[in-house]
Amino acid sequence: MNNGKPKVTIYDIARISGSSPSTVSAALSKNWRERRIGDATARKIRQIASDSGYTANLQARGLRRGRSGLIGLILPLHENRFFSSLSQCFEAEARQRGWCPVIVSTLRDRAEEIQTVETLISYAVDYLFICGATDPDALSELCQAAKLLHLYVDLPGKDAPSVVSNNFHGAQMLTTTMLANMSNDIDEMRSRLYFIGGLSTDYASAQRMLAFRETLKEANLPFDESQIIQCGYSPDRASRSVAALCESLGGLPAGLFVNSIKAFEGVVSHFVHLPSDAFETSVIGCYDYDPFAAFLRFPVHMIRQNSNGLIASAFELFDAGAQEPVLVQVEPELIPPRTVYSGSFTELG
Amino acid sequence: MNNGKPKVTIYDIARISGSSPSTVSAALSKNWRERRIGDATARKIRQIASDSGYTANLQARGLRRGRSGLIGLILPLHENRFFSSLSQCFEAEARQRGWCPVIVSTLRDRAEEIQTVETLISYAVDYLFICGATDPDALSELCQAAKLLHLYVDLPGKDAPSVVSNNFHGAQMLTTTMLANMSNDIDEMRSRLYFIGGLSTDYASAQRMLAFRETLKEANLPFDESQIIQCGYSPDRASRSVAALCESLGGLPAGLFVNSIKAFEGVVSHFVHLPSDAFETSVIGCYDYDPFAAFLRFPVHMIRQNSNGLIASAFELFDAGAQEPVLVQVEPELIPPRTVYSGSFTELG
DNA sequence: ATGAAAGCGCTAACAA
DNA sequence: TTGTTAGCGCTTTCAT
Repeated sequence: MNNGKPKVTIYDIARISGSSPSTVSAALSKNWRERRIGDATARKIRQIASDSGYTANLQARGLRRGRSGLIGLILPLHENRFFSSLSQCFEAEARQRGWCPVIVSTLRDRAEEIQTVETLISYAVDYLFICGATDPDALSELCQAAKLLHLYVDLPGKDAPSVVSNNFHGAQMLTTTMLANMSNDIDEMRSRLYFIGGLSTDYASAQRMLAFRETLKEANLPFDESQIIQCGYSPDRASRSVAALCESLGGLPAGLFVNSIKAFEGVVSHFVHLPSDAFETSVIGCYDYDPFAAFLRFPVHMIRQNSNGLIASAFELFDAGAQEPVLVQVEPELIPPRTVYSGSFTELG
Repeated sequence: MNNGKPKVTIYDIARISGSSPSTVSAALSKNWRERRIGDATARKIRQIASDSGYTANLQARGLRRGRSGLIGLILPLHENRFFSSLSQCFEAEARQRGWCPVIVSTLRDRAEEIQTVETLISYAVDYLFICGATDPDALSELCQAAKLLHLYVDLPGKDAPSVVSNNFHGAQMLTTTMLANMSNDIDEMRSRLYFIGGLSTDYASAQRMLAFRETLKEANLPFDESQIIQCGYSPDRASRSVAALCESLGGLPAGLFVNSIKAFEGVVSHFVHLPSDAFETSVIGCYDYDPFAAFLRFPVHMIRQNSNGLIASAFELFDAGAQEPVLVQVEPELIPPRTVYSGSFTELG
């Protein structure tokens, strides 16, 4: 098992087996049939390789072949239910295809994104999945210069294939459900549905706001732009914004559509101060899923983004070698209050 | 900016600058002072490099130097608040030191772990952080054979430095707090504190069970092994177990110490069926933190593991070049009910 | 202060 | 069916 000594190479195996390095390389590689290596030789080489604990030096192989076997995924953040779920799916799909997944987060920082792409290019990654970049087009440019094939997930880019959640339809579903469950027995001031969280500069949020507006309009309900409160993604800002809203309305509105899980965290931390019956005339929705959010004091209608589906679709494009900028939409799912949704790996805790 | 053509190499720069490849290499490297490159030459080479968009081929460098610049982290799972938080800290610390972080999950599968380590070795990673492996010693053996320095996080290994949460003390704190808040005004049957979730074959869980037992003993409280319900980590099993417990006791026990967030998910999904006043005589604790769990219908005492601290300590060992099997303990934190804990990256949602 | 040359381990023409 | 050879892009002696 050669302990301690330098790693065994194909030269060692060549010497031991009495054949040449190229024969060893061929015998160990996948296309050894076309290289017409003798059956006996191949077997012998394989035996020695496994006996000696040989593993290929992937840097050398990569250098020689001009490709690395690495496939990259760029994320805004690991510490997030949705993104980490993407990671999990990405890994599984990549491994299944014999690639080595490399997942990196860039903290929604443009400079970090660019530097990360450059690093990955330097390591000769063969393909790149880009998720939620702040400047997709700059990244596409870098990739194109390096002839690095890539695609976008969650946030579309205009120079490469993209797979995104159908945010419009998701928000439409959530808004519709909320309207259907909204109480009419509430005073004028508080009778409307509000949208809180996010920024319209963000593609996904903008889509959702659009759907929110249109759904209200189609239901012939009054709408004013002040019903959309763009307070970003921090729990803190959301908490303060919802407090201010309640203050000005004299209580909770008939409906509150919260645009992200982090904003919802803030909203909920404000709700602590409210009496239980405050929720009886309000319907709460959240565009994101969290198992504990399903079991709060009040019912919450949630949307769960289909991370599995996003990654699966992305890999279909990958497999097909797509390069043209198509836009694939994946449907999210409406999760009724008090529902347990089990992810693919829940049992592994 | 050379678009489309093959990547620019030091040979190109050498040709353009009228110097030799080795001079270019030296001028571009960090130790160019000791190589006594002329100031003017160095400047010129640097200029050309940046003009031409040169970036080093890290596979070639790695092959030549026998190291890759990669630093690995092996996790059981991405899809988990604690682990993804470790990822986030790991990345930050690695980058800050100029390493390229590679994070891989192995789904608590022994074979997957081994294969992953082998792959990383093949890519010549220079250092490996191993978190929650099912068979640490097998991995150490592989690493040692490949002369790959490594350390353990969260779960100790006996052949390398380890940084773990102080599970004993955490469980002690949680148990003590729960006892202090437990009602005496409850019938005999339901008067005890129960521990639910996990398996004693798991290091962390075993430590917590130990602390649970000892704390009860020190408080001179009656204890029976049936108060520890080892139902593993799945929400489903936990849900059924807690249902059975309530059934047999005729209601909720005076205290319920839930051993993990996933088990808690199951427990909470059973609690939905209980009336609100069922919790008035029960104190609930969870060894893990979740922001929404802090705002359920009933108060929850939680322990938050210090992922930042774990990674920071691990990097201290890394920086110090530690190889001996020491055991560093990092203190977790007790989070009182209804408390918002903000992580390092919450605002990035 | 700089250049020539070897070699990291592998693969792929091409030759035999 | 197998071996010889060149070269991927870089770093590192060792000369000069």
